Amino acid sequence: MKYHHGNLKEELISSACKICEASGHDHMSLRSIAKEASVSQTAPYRHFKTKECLLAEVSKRGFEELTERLTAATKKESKATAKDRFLEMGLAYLEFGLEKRKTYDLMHSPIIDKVEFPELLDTATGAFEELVQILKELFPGISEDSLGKKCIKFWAMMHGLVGLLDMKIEPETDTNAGSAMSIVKDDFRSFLEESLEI
Amino acid sequence: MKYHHGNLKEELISSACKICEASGHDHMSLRSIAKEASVSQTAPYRHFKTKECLLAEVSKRGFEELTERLTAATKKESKATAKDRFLEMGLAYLEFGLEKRKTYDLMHSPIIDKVEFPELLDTATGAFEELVQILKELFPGISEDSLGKKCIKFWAMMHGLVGLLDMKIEPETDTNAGSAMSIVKDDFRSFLEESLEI
DNA sequence: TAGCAATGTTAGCAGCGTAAACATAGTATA
DNA sequence: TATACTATGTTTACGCTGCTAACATTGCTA
Repeated sequence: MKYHHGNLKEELISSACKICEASGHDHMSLRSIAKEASVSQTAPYRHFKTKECLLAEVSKRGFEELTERLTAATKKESKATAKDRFLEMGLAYLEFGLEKRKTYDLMHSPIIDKVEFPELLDTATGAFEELVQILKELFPGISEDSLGKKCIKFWAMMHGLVGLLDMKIEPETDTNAGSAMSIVKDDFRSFLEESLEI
Repeated sequence: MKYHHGNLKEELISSACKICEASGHDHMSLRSIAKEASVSQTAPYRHFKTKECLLAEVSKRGFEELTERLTAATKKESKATAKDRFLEMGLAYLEFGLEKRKTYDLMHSPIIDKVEFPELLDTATGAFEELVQILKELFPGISEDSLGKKCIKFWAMMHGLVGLLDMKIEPETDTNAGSAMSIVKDDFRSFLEESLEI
């Protein structure tokens, strides 16, 4: 066993990512992360000033994966129309949010103040570059104002949807029509398509 | 000083609500709540099985206030059109989310599993009855499926918007056009109005 | 009035984030 | 090559946390 680990910082981050997705960020202790990396409880302090700094790194990794997924989704078929790519992207966003739900929660948790972590803020913002580009294609000649608004509307809807889908709260319409949420889930593509009309 | 407090449960809840909105639910300890109510550290355990149960109660109060605000907003002018009431409601939702941001966070935090608190789930669901009614008026003869979808879209957008507005992340369009988010904030009414077209 | 259930307190556990002091390893300089 | 310095690890300890167990007081009810 070497005294100096060599790559502890990286290993702590990946341990943290693993524990986060397994147990959620509120069941995540520095000590358990250190243990997972087979290192003393206070060793992380040589690489992260506080626990929050480590969590910020985990969050950043999350936004990086999200970005990759969104980008990959729009590249599936090179000849696809802008609308197709828009739909694929929306689907990919939702999938990420539901698959990596606990990481997604950390990414949007108020316990990490993004203003204190500029790199994290950049990464988070960067995740939406592709969306901006696609919307530009979909609405040629659109003003910057309208573009920004459309982007926020779509983004907010997707973000809100991920939240609602897992929260188990949903509007109560006449019950015999089945759960409104399950309809959205089952027919997400058409849901998304309609949302383009916003 | 009486040994038996008489109304401790209620006082603990309101102390918890106060501390939650002041410091956020992650900076909220049972001990500090007990102290605020001038009672020993373990007294809360006579009224709440775990800390989570107390937090669930705080969350429920939040949904109750939200419901009141949404209802009040739609009753401002009795002769208002359904569209007016829709807009007022949207505005009220956003206002609540931003004014009581930390309580709003708790209400939507994954640390409280709503499935374990059926009353909370009911209260949360109930907050949207008014929205369902208004949408029915706005789209007479709409199918239950479409109604559910519209409701979720609008709700998700509002919920997502509250989240994004406070998260400081927003899409980057051409910078000289000003912040897209501030445009939405400044002109929320027209933003909402457009969203009706979904 | 005796007994019981409800509701309070005190003491104490293990786990947490973090700081301080110390130990060891690798690196730059004399 | 010897020496100092810096980086990176460990040990110990502090105060805070949620929670349990044991005990104290009160109010209700038979």
